[in-house]
Amino acid sequence: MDTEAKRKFLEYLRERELKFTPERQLILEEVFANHRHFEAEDIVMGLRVRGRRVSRASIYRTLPLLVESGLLREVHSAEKHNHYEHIFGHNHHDHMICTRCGRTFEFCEPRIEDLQDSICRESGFQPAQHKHEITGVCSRCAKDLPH
Amino acid sequence: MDTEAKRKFLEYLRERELKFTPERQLILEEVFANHRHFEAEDIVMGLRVRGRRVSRASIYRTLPLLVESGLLREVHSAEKHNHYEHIFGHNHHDHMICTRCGRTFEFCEPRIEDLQDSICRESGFQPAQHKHEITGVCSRCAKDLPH
DNA sequence: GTGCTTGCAAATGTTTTGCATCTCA
DNA sequence: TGAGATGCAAAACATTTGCAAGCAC
Repeated sequence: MDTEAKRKFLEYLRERELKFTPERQLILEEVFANHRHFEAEDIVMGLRVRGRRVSRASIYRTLPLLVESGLLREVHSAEKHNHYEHIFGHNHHDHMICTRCGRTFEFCEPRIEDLQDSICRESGFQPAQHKHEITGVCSRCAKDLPH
Repeated sequence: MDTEAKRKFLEYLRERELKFTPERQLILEEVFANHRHFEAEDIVMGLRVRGRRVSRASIYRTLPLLVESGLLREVHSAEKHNHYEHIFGHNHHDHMICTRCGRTFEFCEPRIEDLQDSICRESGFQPAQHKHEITGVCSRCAKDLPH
């Protein structure tokens, strides 16, 4: 588990006078246990595999705290339910989502990030996170065209 | 109602051998009746105000068609349910969302769009739509800091 | 006339909430 | 010891679906 993540979470909790419970520890571990996108249910199942159990309610109550503390971000809004990815351990990137096969591709373009920053600066907006998703057809699916 | 929108929708339906029903006409009108973001429920209520009624099921079945035909796009994924905005009548733009007051601000940066296009071109991804949202604190709310 | 659409009501699936109990700080 | 956290079960909520009847083409 990412120690920096834990430190950051503890600090966040302390600031708000919230508590660091065993359940929150487990959720934190699980969230950082791999580097893929996940949803609430994945945490439930991941813990179950490890022989641990935290109620869904607690998971649903904790994930927003992890977002607020800057450890998670929400991604994949095309889906009807929330998806997350953690922020440590891989570089910032954004997503291209293929509407045919559903696969997600990452991209990273510092010049876009720079432009974003200047837009925010100009308007006095203080950015915390961003989500940039391009939907379309990936190269593999495009080759099967038509259909 | 935007006549170009209707033309485009008719063409989309014809291509797929789908039908243009009175219900779809009503939904189309309602979608273009104003220029704000909306969700499925807003269509139900908007129609009700005009003394019209289309079942929720039909609305939920029609909105994806309008997205597919390029008349709507999904926005505001921070919410748990889908939000849309129509594409005619105002220029393309993206959004900054204030996490304190909840207000949405539009921004428009052609250079970002250009970079997006080149990223897609390089990877052979054919973009259809995109969503670019920056969350943070707007200038007004920032002035109230700390709290 | 055929196949797509509709409305309804029931089902689904995710997320939230009230409450009694428990526990971290 | 007290504010906050937990688990449970029920509720809330948006969205989807099966089906019989209706309608566009």
